[in-house]
Parts: sequence; structure tokens; C-alpha cells
Amino acid sequence: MSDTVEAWIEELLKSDGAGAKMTEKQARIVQSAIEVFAEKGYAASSTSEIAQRAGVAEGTIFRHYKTKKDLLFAIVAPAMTKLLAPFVLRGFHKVLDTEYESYDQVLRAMIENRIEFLRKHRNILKILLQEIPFHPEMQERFQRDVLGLVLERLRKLVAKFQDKGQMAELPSSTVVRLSVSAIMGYVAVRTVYGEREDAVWDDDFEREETIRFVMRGLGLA
Amino acid sequence: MSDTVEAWIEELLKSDGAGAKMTEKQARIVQSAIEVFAEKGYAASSTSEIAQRAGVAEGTIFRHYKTKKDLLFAIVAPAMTKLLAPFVLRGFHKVLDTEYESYDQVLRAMIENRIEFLRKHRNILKILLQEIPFHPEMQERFQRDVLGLVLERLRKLVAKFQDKGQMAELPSSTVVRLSVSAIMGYVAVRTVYGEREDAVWDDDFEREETIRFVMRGLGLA
Amino acid sequence: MSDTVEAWIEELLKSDGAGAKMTEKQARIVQSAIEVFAEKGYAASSTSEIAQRAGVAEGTIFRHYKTKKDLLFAIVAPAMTKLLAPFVLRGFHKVLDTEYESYDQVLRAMIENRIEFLRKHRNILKILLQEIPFHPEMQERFQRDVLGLVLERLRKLVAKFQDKGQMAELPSSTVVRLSVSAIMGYVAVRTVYGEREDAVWDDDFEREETIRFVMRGLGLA
Amino acid sequence: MSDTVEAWIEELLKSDGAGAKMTEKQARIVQSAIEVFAEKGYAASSTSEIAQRAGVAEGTIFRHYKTKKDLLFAIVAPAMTKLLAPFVLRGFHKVLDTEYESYDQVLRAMIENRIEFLRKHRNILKILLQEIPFHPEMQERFQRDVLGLVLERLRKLVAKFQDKGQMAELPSSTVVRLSVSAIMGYVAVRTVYGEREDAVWDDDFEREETIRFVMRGLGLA
DNA sequence: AATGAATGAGTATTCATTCAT
DNA sequence: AATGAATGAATACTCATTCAT
Repeated sequence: MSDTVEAWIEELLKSDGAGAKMTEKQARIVQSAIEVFAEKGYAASSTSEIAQRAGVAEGTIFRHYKTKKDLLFAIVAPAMTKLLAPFVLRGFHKVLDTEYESYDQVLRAMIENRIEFLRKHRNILKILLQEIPFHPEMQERFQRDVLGLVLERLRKLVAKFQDKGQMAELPSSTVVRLSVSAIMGYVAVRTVYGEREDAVWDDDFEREETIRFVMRGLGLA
Repeated sequence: MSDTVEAWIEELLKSDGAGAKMTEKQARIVQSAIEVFAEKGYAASSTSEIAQRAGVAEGTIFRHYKTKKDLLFAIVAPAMTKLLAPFVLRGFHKVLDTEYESYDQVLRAMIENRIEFLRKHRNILKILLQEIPFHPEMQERFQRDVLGLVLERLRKLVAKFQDKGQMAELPSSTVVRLSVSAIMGYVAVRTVYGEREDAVWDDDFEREETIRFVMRGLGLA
Repeated sequence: MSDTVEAWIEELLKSDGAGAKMTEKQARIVQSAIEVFAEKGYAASSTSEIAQRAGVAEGTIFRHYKTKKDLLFAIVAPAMTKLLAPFVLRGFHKVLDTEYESYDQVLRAMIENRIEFLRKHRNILKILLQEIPFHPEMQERFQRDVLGLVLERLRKLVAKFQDKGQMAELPSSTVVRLSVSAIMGYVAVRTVYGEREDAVWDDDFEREETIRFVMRGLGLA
Repeated sequence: MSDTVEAWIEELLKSDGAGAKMTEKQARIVQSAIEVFAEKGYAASSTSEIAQRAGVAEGTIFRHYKTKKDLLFAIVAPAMTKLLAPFVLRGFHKVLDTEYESYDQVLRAMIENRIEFLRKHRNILKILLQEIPFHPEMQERFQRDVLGLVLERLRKLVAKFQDKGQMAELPSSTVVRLSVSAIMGYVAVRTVYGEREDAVWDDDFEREETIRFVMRGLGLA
């Protein structure tokens, strides 16, 4: 499963928005831009530094991206696609619908998926989170494509479990919110504390307790 | 209680870092800066726009704040103090220790407190969240003063409830994390959906379900 | 002699251009200005730093001196007066005319006088030298009052010695130039090397050799 | 000889510090900077005026020189090299060692050399003299490279003449100081008076008398 | 496609000077 | 006389963008 998804995404990466293949320089520009944007924030990043890190001339950036903003969007737009990919891909989709027998399996899968995603795309995610508030186009697209789609799908998934007789009393959107909050809280703290050497953070324990907490909270255990 | 706290905070607001009274122009500068920083982000804000909105000459800003960064910190530093104020103030403190008979009261109080805070200081909070990743000094101070203190106090509070025989099986820090995640998730969604006209968001219902979810999740109901 | 001269000069210092007594703050302003101008040069000095060093408010400077340039002139103008003072003061004047029996005594007196002057007024002199090229008024005044008067007086003094039958073949102005060059060269090198610890500079020797060099050069020894 | 030297120097001028060829705009920037710095002094010169006079955009200056100070140094550093060039160049060097039969020839050559130099590089020299006191790096470099090298060479030259039995009684450094003082005095006065229409300045006469004065002063005539 | 010199509008910041207190 | 907040023009410098090569 993951292989399929990732392969699909890799392909995404290899082409620019117009579908054309990226040259090697273009790829280096995008890589540098991701680094610099993540480090300093979009507004505080200079195209000249990006060019320098990419080892290309200043002008070259503007041959590929008409403006600095275009470069940002060229990074962020595919990121959004990738964010929701696991939830809309046909293959994965089917899995979602059928494979999980109990809700805690869903939660566990979501956690693993998000952690993996964070690990792989930390910088891009950072950029996305930082810039969304300042670009209405991005906001709109994020809310429509990502939030809307993903939540709707999760809602349906939850509804399916509810049909089976569990969590009957709560609206499915509320269930989604509560589940996602718990997972995000776990992932967030893990991201901060999980990296420390002196960590008193027992990851497996915290993860399982989080899942149990949600299950109990939803009246499933 | 709230009156006392707010009064104390208002005082904070009325003086600059050095303890001196703010002139009227200085206050206008700070107000404009908060607006502009929140709207465009710190890096994308220009001192000239801040000055214009405040109705002062650009030079006036720099009479009060040596650099643009100083202006940012003059806004953000007291915000941090205020953030943790309810948790460290003597008055409130005593309350925390004694008044709550059951954990759901604590959760309800936290929710109300955070919502109120968010309503009052939305812009400053936005600035704080946006800028923390780019200013190590801010990061450090936030982690040490705000996170550290607040979480420690909450942990103690939780431990007290645990001593009374409830939630015995979980580490108090985990309990805090799970509780805070749920509350933050509720507040966040509420902030986004609560403002819409067409909202299918029944605030009282969602709040109570959130509290019940946490209580159940912790084995308290 | 020196006492008389210095007393007269001290008086100069105590009054501003208009003849009024200086207040203590004004005196501190002038002192600070001399320091700062000498350290950084006039153009690179800021009135705010001068005010700070003087311990007065920024506005206070402009109560006494309408512009920064006025402050400069208030420092430099009396300096020029003082520069030529020894040559025009009645008391000293008489001495010049009568007392010296041979030219080497004149040279020796000049050297001592210039060294003393340099020691006392190094900063003001530095300012004067630095700023003369950029202020035509200063240039004119310097050329007319200082150079003109001093050289003329020296020329007459030399002429008197020539009348006694020495240095007959050279124009007196040439004699003055050659003498002054040698003395200035000596004083300049002494200023640079004389301060070093490791100096291989035998001051008495160099001074006497300089005088002897001039005397021989003029055919007087 | 002079041809060779000058050719070498011209080459120096045509390349920037890094050895790269100057573009035409860069050359115009340097020219304008020399003019403006000489006219108003470094600190009082604005990059905008320099750009305007050079007919380039202000930004263009900073493409070539990272800071205004860099521009200053790019002007002054080669000037120092050129200042000492005649004394260290192999060709000239040999000449120095062998060609002059009597000391007055040396003096005459020095005078001509310095006058020529002054004529050609008056502005740069003015800048150099004005700015040396405020830039320790420049001071150091000047003292080490220029003063040190030149004086040492002159000292050796003088010593050679002394070996031949003349000026035996004086340290060679003292001889150099006295000679240079006289020449500089001559050149300085000449620079001031030599340009006037009404000049009572007989250049040939003054030059020869100066040389004769030095020769007599050193016991050589 | 790629370069990099050139641009000019824009940036944060400084400064001499003013003026109400 | 003295203050110091306020000013606005000027400053050095940056930046996204253009364009001739």
C-alpha cells in the first residue's frame, strides 16, 4: 500500500505544475527553497539566498517561477495533494472502507501514517502551517481540498463503525474531532519531547494509552 | 477572581517593559503593530505601515523601540506573562488547589478561561504562535516560563485528583496531555466554525461532550 | 610669559562667542563635542552622542548652538585664535622682537611652544586639520588670520636676523618655510614615535640635530 | 622607467581587488566615489550622490561593493600600493641602488616623483589622508606597508651615501626625516601657492634652494 | 536554459532639529 | 534654561525582478 502511494507521490515531485519534467537545477531550486523557507519563513527568505544554496544564478529562479510567490505555491500545492493523498487514493480508499475491524486499528493506522508523514515532510509542513494564514488562496484550497475531503472521509468511516452499533450517541463529526485532537496532541508532544536524549517519554506506552483513552472516551472500551 | 486577574493584567498593559508609563503615541504604536503583525506576519510588516496606522512619524517608533524586533518582543513578552498569569497568581492558585470538587469542573474552567483569553488576545496569540519558531529566545522563554510552569501546575492539580483515588493508573503528565489536547481541539474547531453564520455547531453540546469524552477517557465517568 | 598667555586663553574658553559666560552644561557640551568630533570626525559624530556624553538632553545643545555646524565653529574658531595668540600677544610680541640673540634660540622656542600646544590641544587641532578642507569659511579665516599673520611675523623676525648679516642670500619667506618644515617634521615624527615604549627615539638628540640641520642649511653654522 | 611603473599601475587600476576586470559601470562608480569622497569627506558622502554622479542605480553600487566602507577601501588600498610602488619595483629599485651619484640627485628625483604623484592622484591622496585617522585597519596597513617599506628603503639608500664618507655623523633615519620634511614642506607650499595666478612663487628657485638647504644641512655642500 | 549585471522601489534605522512643557 | 518626545528627511543597504548576452 504505502509503496503505491509513495510511488504516486514521487511522481508528483518529479513534475512541475504544468506536468513537465523538472530539470536538475529546478529540483535544486525547489530543495533549497524548502530549506530556506522552513528555516526563516517565507517573507524573511531571499531569492538570492535560495539561488546561492541551489548553486544557480539569481535569474534562473525566475526562469522557472515567475515570482517568489509562485515558487512558494509550487512547493505548497503538491504538499496539500500529498497530505490528502492517503485518504483519496483508490487503493487506500478501499482499504479504509473494509480492512479495519475495530476503531483502535484505525487510530493506530492514523498515528503511524501521520508520524511517517511528519518525518518525511517536516519542512514542507512547517512552511504550509506558517503560510496558510497569510494566503487566502491557500486557505481556501486547504479547507476545501484537505480538511473537507479528509474529514468527510473520516466521518464516513466513523459512521460505518457507528452503524455497527458503537459510539451511537455522538455525531460522527464530533467523534472525528475528538479522535483527531487526541492524535494530534500525541504527535505534537512526541515531536517536541521524543527527540530529547533525556526523554522520560515512553513512546509505545503513550501511544497505546492515547488510543485507549480515545476508545474509552468514545465508549468503545 | 477574574476581576482581580484582569486588573493586574491591565496594569501590565499600561506600562512598558521598563516600568514607565506609556505615552499615548507609544500605545498607538503598539496597537498598530499588533494589528499589522497579526495581519501580515512580522517579517512582512513594515515599520512605515505601522507608523502610518498609528498616525505617528516613522522615527517615533524607533524612539521607543530601538529595533523592529524590540517592538515585537515588547508585544510578545507580556503576552507570555499574561498567558501563564492565571496559573501562577496567588489568588487563582488557591482556588485551583481547593475549590474544584470534581475534574470536570477543572476542564470547564479551563475551557472558559482559554476561550476568554483567545477572544481578548487573538491577535497577540497569533503573533506569538507565528514567531516562536523563528526566535530562539522566545522559544526558550516560552518553554521555560509558560509550558513548564503551566504544565507543572496542571500536573500537580491532576495528581491531587489522583490521590483522591481517581485516574490512578495513568501518569499525571499523560492525563494533562490528553485533557489539554481535547480542550485545544475543541477551542480550535470552535474558533474556525463558531464564527460562521451557517454553523452547524452547537457550542454547548460540543463543549459538554468534550468534557464527557475526557472524563470517560480517564475512567472518571 | 606662558602664564600670561595661558591666562588669556583660559579666559577665551570661559566665554562663548557672544562674550557671555558659559554655563556648566554648555561647557560640558563643548568638552564632549571636542572628544566626539576628534574621535569620529565631525560628519560621523551625532549630536545625540555628544548630548549623552555631556549628560544633557538632546535639545539642550540646540539651545546654545543653533546647528551642529555652529557647535563645530564654536570649538574651532577660538582654537584658531589660540593658535596665533603667542605670535600676536603684545607681551610675547615684544619678546619675539628683542630677546633672541641667535636663530637657534628662536627655533628652540618654536619647538617647545608647538609641542606644548600640541600636548594641550591635540583634539582641537585634530578637528581643525580634519575639517578645514571642507569648510571654506574656516579655510579663509585660517589662511588670513593664522597663516598670514604668523608667517608674516616669522618673516619679519627672520628678516631682522638677516639684517644682522646672516642668511643673506635667501628670501625670508623661504627661510621660514624651510625652518617650519623641519620643525613640523620633527614634531610629527616625535608625536608618532615618541609615545612608543620601545622607542629608539632620543628626543633631545633629535631636537638638537634638527636645529643644527636648519642652522647649517641656512648657512648659520 | 616611469613608463614601466605607470603601465604596471594602470593595470592595477583596471582590475578590482579580486583580480577581475571592472565593468564600465563599476569604473564609473569608483570615479564618482573618488570625486565625492574627496569633495565632502567619506562620512559626509552619500551613496545616493555617488550613484547619481556615476549615472547608475544606487543598488548597483552595492552589487559591486558590499558596503560603503568596502567602496572606500577599494579606492584607498590600491592607492597605498601605488604609493610605495616606485620604491619596491624591481626596475626602479636597481636604479635607486646604483644610478645616483650624489644625494642631491636623489632629492631632485624624489621631488619630481612626489609632485607627479600628487598631480595624478590628488583626490585619492586627500581621501587617504582624511580617512587614515578613523580606520585602524588603514592605519596599520599604511604604517606597515607604506611607511615601513619606504622609509627602510630610503634609509638604506642614505646609508650607502654615508658609506661613501658623507653625512657620517648622523643616523640614517634622521637624515631621511630631515630630507623628507624639507621636501614635503616644499611640495605642500607649492601645492597651495603654486596654483595662484598672482603667485610670487618661483618654482625652480624654491626647489633648488630647498635641495641646497638639505645638502648644506647634511654637511654635503 | 542559464547567467549575472542592473534596476528602483522598498527597508529599517539614524539624525539634526523643533517645540510644548 | 532645560527637557525629551516628536518629526520627517535622509541614510546605507536589500530585494524581487528584468533583460541583454
